Amino acid sequence: MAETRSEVTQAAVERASVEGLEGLTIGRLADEARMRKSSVFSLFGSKQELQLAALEGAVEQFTDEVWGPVAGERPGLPRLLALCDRWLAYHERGAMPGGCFLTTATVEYDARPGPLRDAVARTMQRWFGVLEREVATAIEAGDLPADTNERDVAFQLNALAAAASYGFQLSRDPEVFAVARRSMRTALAPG
Amino acid sequence: MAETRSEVTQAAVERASVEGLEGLTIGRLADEARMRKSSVFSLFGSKQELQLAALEGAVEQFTDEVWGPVAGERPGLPRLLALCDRWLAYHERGAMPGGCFLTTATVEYDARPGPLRDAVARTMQRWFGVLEREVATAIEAGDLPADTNERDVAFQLNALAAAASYGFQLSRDPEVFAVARRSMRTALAPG
DNA sequence: CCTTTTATCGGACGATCGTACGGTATCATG
DNA sequence: CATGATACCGTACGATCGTCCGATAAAAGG
Repeated sequence: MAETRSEVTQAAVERASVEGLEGLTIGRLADEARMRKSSVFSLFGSKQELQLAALEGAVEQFTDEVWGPVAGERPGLPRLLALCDRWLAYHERGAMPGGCFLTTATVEYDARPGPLRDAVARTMQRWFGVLEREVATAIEAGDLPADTNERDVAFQLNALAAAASYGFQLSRDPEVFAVARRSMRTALAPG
Repeated sequence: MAETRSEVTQAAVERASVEGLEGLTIGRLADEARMRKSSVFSLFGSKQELQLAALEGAVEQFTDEVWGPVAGERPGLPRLLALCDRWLAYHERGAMPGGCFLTTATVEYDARPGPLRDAVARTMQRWFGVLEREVATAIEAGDLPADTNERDVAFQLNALAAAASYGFQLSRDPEVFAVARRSMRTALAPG
């Protein structure tokens, strides 16, 4: 069951990146997995649990594919730049068929109270924490000016990556990633 | 009928900013307008027409409240800065209960083919055109360096405004607007 | 070999959705 | 006053949704 559940969860992640977590339906997910609606339902107990599992799965995948490969870089600006590149490449190669999962979930639930919104908010806050710490490390390493505002830079990087994702999804113009990459470099320009 | 239709459309705009255009339902909209489902339906003919009307209404409102008041400013950086301020203020004062309508619609339909996606893409493209022209005007006025990339700057401004909107919706921390405003100033820093 | 557990299935439920269509009340016009 | 248009209502339809529950078959454990 654990295996089946994680397979269905993975399918849910991909679908949700396209149609949103609210757009998920247990029936269509069951069709895709060649199972019955009642079987998929019993794997999660409720639609909300399925949505939460999808969110968790998406974060796990993102962490593995973006953070994992750059963790070995030299702490400071090199690691931060590698992270940004990996981040954009993740979206550029279409790892998520509908674009950035977390952005989709954020925009979907930012004004809708409930467990989903809370989970998304916690995830987002954690991610901003990672970015800010990464910027702080670059400052300590002397790679960025001492008066760099960590929060501002983290906000900018996240805004640019998200915009690259939905901008590409909408226009299908790969050039937006070049625009985003240049913009990130500018935001991280020392001086 | 035209009056009734525009009232319902306005209500649809606000609801859609919270629950998305796909989350709109004719029945709940009818309750809100103290009408019957069939009446609201007959005003639009289909749900899709309702969604398209909501998109059009949102754009109209945004144009009136953001672009209108700054059109009189001196063309160049002053007008562009005024536009950015008005833009952020629009979201900061909660003109849209669920945050930026166009961002919500973009993220919702960017990976879903159909008339809605096409309409959103056209709207977004038009908006980017406005921003790029505005940047170009500032360059011509000598307010920005001649080698400024209009597309990059327009992309950055839009990314920052959108991120400010959903960041605020999610965290309810007004500070994000200050962060966004500083970030916009940085993106427009001459030199 | 029998029993218990476990995963999946089949079918049903009430609710809500978009859509359709004929009826009704209001009101301007001749 | 009669007539026609107009705006809204009442009701119904088929589809799909999340959820629940009992059956079933396979696997596991004694």
